Amino acid sequence: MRKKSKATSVDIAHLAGVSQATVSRVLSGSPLVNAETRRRVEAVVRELNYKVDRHASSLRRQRSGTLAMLLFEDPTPDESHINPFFLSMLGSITRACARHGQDLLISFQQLSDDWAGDYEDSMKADGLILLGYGDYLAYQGKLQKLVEQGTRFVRWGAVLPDQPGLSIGCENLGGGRQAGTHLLALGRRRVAFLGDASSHYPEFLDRYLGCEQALAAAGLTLDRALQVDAESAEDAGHAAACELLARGLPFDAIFAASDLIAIGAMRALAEHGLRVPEDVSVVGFDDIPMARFAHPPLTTIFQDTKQAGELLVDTLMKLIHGEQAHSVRLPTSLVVRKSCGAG
Amino acid sequence: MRKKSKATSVDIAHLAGVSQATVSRVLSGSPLVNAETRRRVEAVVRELNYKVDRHASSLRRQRSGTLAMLLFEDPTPDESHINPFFLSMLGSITRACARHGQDLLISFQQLSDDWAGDYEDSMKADGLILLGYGDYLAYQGKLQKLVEQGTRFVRWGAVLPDQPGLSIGCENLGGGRQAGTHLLALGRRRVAFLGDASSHYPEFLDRYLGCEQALAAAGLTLDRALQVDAESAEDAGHAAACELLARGLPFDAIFAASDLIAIGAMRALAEHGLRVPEDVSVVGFDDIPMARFAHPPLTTIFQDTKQAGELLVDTLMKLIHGEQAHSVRLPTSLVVRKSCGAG
DNA sequence: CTGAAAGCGCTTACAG
DNA sequence: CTGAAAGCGCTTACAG
Repeated sequence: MRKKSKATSVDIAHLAGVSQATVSRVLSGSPLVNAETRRRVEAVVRELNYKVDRHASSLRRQRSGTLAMLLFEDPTPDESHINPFFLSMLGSITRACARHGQDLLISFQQLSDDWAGDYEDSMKADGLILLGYGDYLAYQGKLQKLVEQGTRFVRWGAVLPDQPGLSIGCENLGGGRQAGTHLLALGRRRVAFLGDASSHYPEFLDRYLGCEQALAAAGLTLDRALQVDAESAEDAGHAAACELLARGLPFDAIFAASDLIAIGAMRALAEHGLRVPEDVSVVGFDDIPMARFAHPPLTTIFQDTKQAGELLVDTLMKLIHGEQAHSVRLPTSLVVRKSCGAG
Repeated sequence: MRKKSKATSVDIAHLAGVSQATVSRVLSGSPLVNAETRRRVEAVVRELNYKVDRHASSLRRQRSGTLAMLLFEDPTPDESHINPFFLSMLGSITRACARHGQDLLISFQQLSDDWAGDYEDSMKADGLILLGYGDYLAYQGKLQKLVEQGTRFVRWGAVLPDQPGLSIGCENLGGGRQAGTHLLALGRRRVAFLGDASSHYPEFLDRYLGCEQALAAAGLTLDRALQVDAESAEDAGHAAACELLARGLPFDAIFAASDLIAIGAMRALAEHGLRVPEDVSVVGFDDIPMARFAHPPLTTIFQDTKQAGELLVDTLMKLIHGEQAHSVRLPTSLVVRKSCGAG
C-alpha cells in the first residue's frame, strides 16, 4: 500500500549497518550470511515490519510467486452461482498455495472466451490451475495451445491417455462402479443415468461406464434408453428427469452424474408423485455440501476436494520447479444417506 | 511464464521503429501519441501478443493493479466449507475486478490470526476487501489498526456509526422487519429468534431488532426467552433449535439469523416431530442457493450479493483513487417459498 | 509528438 | 562471509 514511507531493504541495511545485498540475502534465506549478522538484520526487519517488495523481487527473479486459478463454466447463465463442487476445492487450493508461499490470483472465464485472458494470466502467474466443467472436446484445443506456449498448468478433470498437460481427477470409473454396486445390492435392476455420457464429458462418461460394469457383473445392462443428457446443474437435472419420465420406460433407480443433477431429478420425481427411495433410488456424485440437506438426504459418491486441491497445487509447483510430475486419479467413496433406501 | 523469450517493450519498439518510451505510452493509453504511430505500435503488439510486464509496471508506478480479498471465519473448524453466502459474492467481485482491470488475490484467514498476513497482503495489493462472519468486537481493533496504517479497505458487514473504515452491508433492520411482518401476516404470534443478538454480531442484532419493531407495531413482543445464540452454520442452527425446544416455551415461528441456521433448525424441528410450516413457520436470511432446496423450500430475506460484490469493488477503487466514498446499506427483499405457509 | 535517461526495489554474479 | 554494481522491464519527468 502507498504509505507515508514504506521501508525498503536499503533502510533496513542502513539501520542494521550492513549492505543492502546482505539484507536481501538474509531475507531470501541465503546460507552465505554470518549468524550474528543475520540476527541483527532480522531484528530490524521485524521492528519495521519490513516485507520484501514482491514486484521488485519478481521482476528481478523473473518469477512471480503467484499461481492463477481459472474457473470456467460452459455457457454460464449470466448470474449463475458457481458450481459448488469447485468452490469446496477453493479453500484447500488457497491453503496449499499459502503453504508454498504462493499467492493465488483468481479469474472466472467463459469456456467460450478467447482465453487470450489465460495468456494474459500466464504472464502474471508462474502457473495455472484450471477448474471447470464443459465440453472437453471444445477446450482440448486450448489446452494444446497452452502446452505449445510452454505454459505450466494442471487441470482438474478426467485423466485421459492423450490429453495435453496434466490432470488431477478422481476414479470416475470406480465411483460409477460403487454407485452401481450399491444400487444392485439394494435390489435395483433398471438403472437410469442422468448426465451426458459421451467423450464430450469424459468424467460423466466414465461414471456411466463404471456403473455399466457393475451391472454387467451381475448380468444386467445399463439401458441406453434410460440415459438422458444433462449438464451439472439443478435445472438440467430436473429437465432430464422429466424427459426420462416422459419416455415412459420403467426404471427403479437413477444414477445422476452429479449431485446437482440428482437434486434436480428428485424435485422432478416428487412433482410426479414418485417417492424417493420407495419408488426410485437416487445416487449422486460429488458430495457437495447441499447433498446432506437434500430431501431425502442424498446418497452419493464422495470426491475428496481437499486432497484434490492440495494435489493440484503440489503438482503445479513441481512443474514450475522442473520436477517430475504426473496425472493422478484419486479414489472415491460411497456415502450412504437416505435416497437409495436401507443402506 | 518463463518462455524461450518473452517479448518486451524494447522488442516492440524495435519492430515498430519507435522508442521504447513510445511503446509504453501507447500501451498506457497516453494521448501524447500520433495516431499513425499508435497504429503501427499496436499492430506489432498484437502480432507478438505482447503484454506489459505487470511487475515492472507495478514497481515503476508504485501501484499494483491488484486487490486482495480476505475471507475470514471465526474459529473455522479445520476443513469447514466456506460460508456459501460469501461464495456467491465471489463471482461478482471477480467480475467487478476484471472490469476495473484489477487482479484479485484471495486469501483465507482465521479471525484469530495475527493479521500480520493482512499487512503482508496490503503490500501486495492496492486495497483489501474483507469478508467474514465473526465477533465484531473481536476484530474491530484490527480494523482500527488497518485504518491507522493507511491501508485502503472495504468490508462487508453491518454499517455502524463509529466503525473504522467503510462497510457495505444490507438493511438488516429492514430485513428483520420484513421477516416479522410476513410472519405476522400469516397469523404467527410467538416468534423465536435463532442467532446471536448482541453487539458482537451487529448484523444479527439488527435483524433481531427489525423483527422486534415489526411485532411491536402490532402490539406484540419478541420474547427474549425465545432467543437462542447461534453462529451461521447448519450445526449451530440445529443445536439452537434443540435448545429452544428444550426450554419448553410455546412458539409458532422461528426467524433464523441466517439460512444455514434456518436449515439446521428445520432439521431439528423435523426430528422432534414438528411440521414446517403447519406447526411452526420458519424464515431465514441471505437466500443462499441451498435455501431453494431445503425442505420445505425456505422463505427468506434476500441479500443482493451481486450488487454487493460490485459495490465493494467500486467503493474500494474510489478509495484507491482518492475519491469520495462512503458506506452503504443495500435493501433486502422477502422471498416467499414454503416454510412459512401460505404466502 | 518523440526520445534519451533516470529510477522503482530488489537479486545475484563478481570481486575481495 | 560481505559489498559494489549491474540489470530485471517498465513509466515518466525532462528536453527538444
